Amino acid sequence: MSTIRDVATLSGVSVSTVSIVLNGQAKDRKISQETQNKINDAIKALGYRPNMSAKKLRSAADKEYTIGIYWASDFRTNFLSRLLTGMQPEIMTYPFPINIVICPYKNDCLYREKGLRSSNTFDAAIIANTSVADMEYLNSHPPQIPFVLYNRTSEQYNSVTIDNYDAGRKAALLLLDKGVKNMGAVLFRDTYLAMSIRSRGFIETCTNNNAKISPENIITTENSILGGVLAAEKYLNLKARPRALYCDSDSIAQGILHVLNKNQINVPDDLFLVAIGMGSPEANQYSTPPLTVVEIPIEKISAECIKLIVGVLEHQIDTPHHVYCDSELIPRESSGF
Amino acid sequence: MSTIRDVATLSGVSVSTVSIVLNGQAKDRKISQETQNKINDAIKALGYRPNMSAKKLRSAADKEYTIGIYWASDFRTNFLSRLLTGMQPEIMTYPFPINIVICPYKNDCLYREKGLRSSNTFDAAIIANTSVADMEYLNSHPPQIPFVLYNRTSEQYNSVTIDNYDAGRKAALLLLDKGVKNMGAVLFRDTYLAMSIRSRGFIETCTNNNAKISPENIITTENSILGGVLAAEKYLNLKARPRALYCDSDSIAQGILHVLNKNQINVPDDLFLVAIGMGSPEANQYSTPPLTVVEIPIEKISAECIKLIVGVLEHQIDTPHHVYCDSELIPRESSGF
DNA sequence: CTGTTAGCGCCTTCAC
DNA sequence: GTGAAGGCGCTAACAG
Repeated sequence: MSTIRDVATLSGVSVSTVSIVLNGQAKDRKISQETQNKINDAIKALGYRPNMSAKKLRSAADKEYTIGIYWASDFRTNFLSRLLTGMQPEIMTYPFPINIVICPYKNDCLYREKGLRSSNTFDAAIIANTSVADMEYLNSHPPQIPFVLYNRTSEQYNSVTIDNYDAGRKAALLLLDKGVKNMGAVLFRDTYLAMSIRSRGFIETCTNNNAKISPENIITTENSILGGVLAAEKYLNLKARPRALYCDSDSIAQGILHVLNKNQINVPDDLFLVAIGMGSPEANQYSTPPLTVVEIPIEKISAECIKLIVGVLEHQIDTPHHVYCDSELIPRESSGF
Repeated sequence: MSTIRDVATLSGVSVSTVSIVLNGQAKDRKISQETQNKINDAIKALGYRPNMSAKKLRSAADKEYTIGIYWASDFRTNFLSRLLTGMQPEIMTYPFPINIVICPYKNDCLYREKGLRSSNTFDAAIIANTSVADMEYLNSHPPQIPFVLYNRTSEQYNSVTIDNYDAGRKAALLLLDKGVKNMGAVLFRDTYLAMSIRSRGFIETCTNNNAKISPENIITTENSILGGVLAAEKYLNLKARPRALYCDSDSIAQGILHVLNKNQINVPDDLFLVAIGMGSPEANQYSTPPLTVVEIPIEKISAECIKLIVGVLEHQIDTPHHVYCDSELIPRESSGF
């Protein structure tokens, strides 16, 4: 990278003159047009770009934090909007700027992210959607910067989570209350820790309460609407269809609804549907029929992540903290509400 | 903000010793535990945080760009995920890091954004969802950094757009082809430039082709599913319901579908529905019934924005450039396909 | 009108 | 084990 000095040399003027032109003060300081042209030519010739770090340093920048959000992009839900929406109000409560940099990473490939291995990139990080492999990586290679885990539990690191087991249980209890004895479940094919705990919460609660989930009624699929569509087709082919279906995500449930509607299978009369809510609450509220969900408070978790990580940066927190948020059961028509 | 020097002074050691401890080299350099404790105490006492700019500067950081994405958050669609998803592959094609910082702003309040007024924050910006007021602001107060407008047209600034008039026209032509003579439209209450052009494309194409849109069949509402729900209720109350409805967004259309399904009004038999697609393509594909959309290529536009702005930063582009992307009509069941 | 100079906060030799 | 010095790229006095 060329510097302002290179530009000055090439155009035959001093650095300060270049700086003046660069900052649009040419008029004020009455720099001749000719000089300006020379400078601009040199800038183009060299492909010069001002160094942001130098500018910031020089300008004795007020305090600011830059936080990287590590977000596994092939995690097929667009909950990112919710995540950012949740952070925003919290960020606004601080008197200094907090920059949020989105760092999409491939699942299982968190180890490729240089930003976590260097202290020159971000002040801190929030890491979302870690897979088992990613967690193992974090445990064996502690990042160089403070960070918070988003909805993952860890003894040694800061984390903000919901009680995932309880979320699954809530779904189960609702169906048990309805007297359902014969359950099915549509689970994520790729298991992340938090989610497998969720499924476990559902399944164990069912079996502990004398409701049956036979193995052929457990369908695995991708976390997407299409995944739900494919799962629904499997459901239709079951010899004995269960009375109720638990879905690991609302996307999956939406896909299932589509297929059932097309096949004139009535929800909730023929089938109860309950899902974990992590996508658009509005979409769940206004689907056909409206979908019963155990809602994960994405926005709340995000806000708590910001709060926690700022606490760490400000030295108010030094040992690992663990914050818990509550999931909320929202009964709607799909479960006969 | 305190500096490393303050820490050194308070703990009674030299700056370099502090630096060593700070960078985890205490063991290697055999710094006594006592010294380390003193330093750590001082760090906490002062609330010291290393200055990222100084670190970057010192480390002669490789080239990197930081681009601010100005995104009007009360624009109620979660197309932000699509935007970022679209940028990612393009970003990966460059040999240097491109940091994307999300800057949510309130509609009409772009003028509050300091990042655009200073050259110390971002190397460049991508500005999305500008309102008329925001555009006026940009015209009267040119930002201090290079930027690209996302789906807004401007003579003097870089922009990436679709032909919005054409998008509206495509929707109209589809319905005209079906022989519809009696149209309705559900438009955004708050008009953004691009969208009013879109609506105009629809309306003018209809009237030019002898299809009637009487004023009472034009409903305005919020850009959200709820907005669609409310609009649908107005639709149901119309004396003479039009045969087809054009919606400014797919969110609105989804809300309408919900109400129609509940009221046993059959789409497409009783009503054709066509919308501008900017939300989740999957949700539109698998709604009940699947929704016909004129799809805005969000991902493509985003990628082109990155390409364009990097071109500017690299001095390959100096005069304002305007890139056009094509919208695509995707016929589905809601229009009788 | 333009050039010289002195740091901004940090890290890395190199001495002691 | 620790300290002193230099410089990363840039800007804002202050001189001319």
